[in-house]
Amino acid sequence: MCLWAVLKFAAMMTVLNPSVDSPAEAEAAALLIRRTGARATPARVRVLRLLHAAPAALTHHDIEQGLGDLALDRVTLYRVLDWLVESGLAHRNTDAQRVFRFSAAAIGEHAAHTHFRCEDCGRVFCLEAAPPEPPRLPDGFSLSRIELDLRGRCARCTGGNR
Amino acid sequence: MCLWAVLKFAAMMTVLNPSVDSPAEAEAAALLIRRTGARATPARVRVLRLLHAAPAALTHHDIEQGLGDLALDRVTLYRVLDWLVESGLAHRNTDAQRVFRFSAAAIGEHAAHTHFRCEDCGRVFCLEAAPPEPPRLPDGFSLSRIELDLRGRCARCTGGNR
DNA sequence: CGGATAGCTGCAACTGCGTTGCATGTGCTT
DNA sequence: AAGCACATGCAACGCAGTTGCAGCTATCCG
Ligand SMILES: [Mn+2]
Ligand SMILES: [Mn+2]
Ligand SMILES: [Zn+2]
Ligand SMILES: [Zn+2]
Repeated sequence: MCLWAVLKFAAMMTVLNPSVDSPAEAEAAALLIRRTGARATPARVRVLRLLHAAPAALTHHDIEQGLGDLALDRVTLYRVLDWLVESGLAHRNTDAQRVFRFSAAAIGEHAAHTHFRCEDCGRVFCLEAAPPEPPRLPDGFSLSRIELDLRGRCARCTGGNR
Repeated sequence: MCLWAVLKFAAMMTVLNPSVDSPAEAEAAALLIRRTGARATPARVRVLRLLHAAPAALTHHDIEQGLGDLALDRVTLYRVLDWLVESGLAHRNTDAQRVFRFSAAAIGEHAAHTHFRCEDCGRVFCLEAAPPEPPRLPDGFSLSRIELDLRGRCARCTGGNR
């Protein structure tokens, strides 16, 4: 377990630790879920809260670790994540090691987006940056989303700081 | 095998068909390979030529089909592709179905790039479009490549044409 | 409230893409 | 032509993600 994983794990446990837990946030997540017409099950609430608290896109494995004692069945977690993506509450993308990474959708969702993708650890960061101009497409192509994808090494992987 | 696969397959077979084959192109590919200091084996030459001829990024499976009679061992093809990527002659990216897709590197390689990614079939198309402005990054992040990533449906998947 | 039910969850088996280990073959140098 | 490092083929494996099905439960209704 690398340093980053330890820190991330600690952060997640803080989020889900009952002694630090805020029922208000849990209820907010439950509301977002019920608004879609589906059941607000503990599994969905926990995972959605974890995604909201995460500083970067997480893998299935990350989330499994982060849930700790509140662990779900492996397949259930996959299905919860699938449902979150289908319902628009989360995004899924694939990292360089061909593993899915999940992140909470912003509340006022945007069609254009800027991400930084670390070529070393594979993490994805959402950046607040102006969406670029949509260019002209070949005939027959329809555009649904425009994304500026920056690649390089993240702060932790550069090793320069902490 | 969908319509697109049939057409692509036909295109590839044309490229590799001895009766239409140009030895000059084969020798050019061999030169590119030898220039890296490695051996110009038939496997590498064939695969590199196929990638050069392809209109979009191909999967391992696509290439296996495209090679037809000149088929390689499954693992050998993976290793050839790995080598092409390491040596800078090809690029690898991962599609939405978490499958690797390979494309030949442009001769005068570029740091900024624009791709269109079909959310239906997962194919990737290289577009000639102006690179966007590099935005400001958080502290400690180093940028190695900037990529404008357009998503939607390709012409064939829209079904509108042909 | 308590019971019924559609919809979740858990478990086990499975798939497909990619990897590793090792024996055999071959492009390139001399 | 010979030798060797490098490349290939084959078999077994690993891991992320999927599917089928039986049992559980959040929500709806009376
Ligand atoms: Mn984002
Ligand atoms: Mn490209
Ligand atoms: Zn990193
Ligand atoms: Zn398509």
